[in-house]
Amino acid sequence: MRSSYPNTLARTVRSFFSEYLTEQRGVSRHTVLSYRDTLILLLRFVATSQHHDPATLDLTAISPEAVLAFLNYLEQERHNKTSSRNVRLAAIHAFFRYVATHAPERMEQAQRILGIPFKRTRTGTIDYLEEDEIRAVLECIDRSTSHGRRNYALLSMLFNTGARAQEIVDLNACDLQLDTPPQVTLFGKGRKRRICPLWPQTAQVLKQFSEEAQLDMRSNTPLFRNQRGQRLTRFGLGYILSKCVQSAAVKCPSLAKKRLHPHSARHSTAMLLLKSGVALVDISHWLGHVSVNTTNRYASADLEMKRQAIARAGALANSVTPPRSWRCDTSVIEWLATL
DNA sequence: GTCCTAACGTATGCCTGCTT
DNA sequence: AAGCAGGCATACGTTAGGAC
Repeated sequence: MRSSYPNTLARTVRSFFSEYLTEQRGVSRHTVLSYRDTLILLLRFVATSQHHDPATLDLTAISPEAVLAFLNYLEQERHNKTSSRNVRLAAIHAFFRYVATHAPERMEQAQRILGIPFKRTRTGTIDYLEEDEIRAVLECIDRSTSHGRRNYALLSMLFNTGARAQEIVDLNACDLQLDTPPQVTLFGKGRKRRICPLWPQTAQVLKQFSEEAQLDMRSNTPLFRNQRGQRLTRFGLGYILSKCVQSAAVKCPSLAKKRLHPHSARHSTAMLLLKSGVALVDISHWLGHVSVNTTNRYASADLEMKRQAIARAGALANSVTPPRSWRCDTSVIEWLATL
């Protein structure tokens, strides 16, 4: 009497997401979305490769061999990097740890999947802006419009704090303290809170900006809004930065060669502080790193940059879009997509 | 033109447990 | 005890398509 009615897989997937991850583990939404994407990809792959009706797919179909084939498919056919493969595997492990405790009859299967190892990865280079390049980006912003003044305040904040994109757009008016000492409270990765000092010049810019925007500095109204009056998103921030860099490149040609995104600002601030002789421990606090070891990576970045520049000479990047012919839908997959 | 959502891909950085 | 690396959670980047 071990009927898997009504479909052990569907039931397990649902309880994994709606009860276990959110209620019991309390993981972040990013994690839920990442796991969801992985499960959707995995289930579609298994259903297609086994010529099975996705709707009646059972847990037994997700064998260790099927998981290995999936990982292989990611690398070979979708041309995923090792880090992506490992992210997918981490999600599959998390799911089968849950399976092991909630469906003991599947213990052996789960254990074998949990035994599939991660692949080694290599860490790349750290790209950043020089001080004069930062200045060029800021100075090219047309501050005669309120739109431009918002962008100026936004990017000044970004380069001053070296904050993550999400931290910047999450900022509320009340997180800002513009009296001496000027500082800003940031809520970072892993739901941690830290206070970051503001340069007097940045504080002045923000003061003008908040007065013009008529912000109530005690309220938790968004500090930076888009043109529709909603809170800016990280995509919006990326868009604004790339626009500004693009126009700054006219006067500062070295910018044209760099691929810049909001996280580059983080690296730039770290390097600026480092070159100004600020101690690593203090930069750690500034950036919101728990461990100085993390920050220490920047210390070797300068040297590494030069080394990589030489190595890059003949490198060719080719991106191939993989076929998506195996797409198909099932009720579990549909449900996952609603998360 | 300005930005958002969705989907997919990839990098970052904390924690834990092992090694030295 | 300290240092380190692996495992994992959680962030960021890119692109297509679309709303305003």
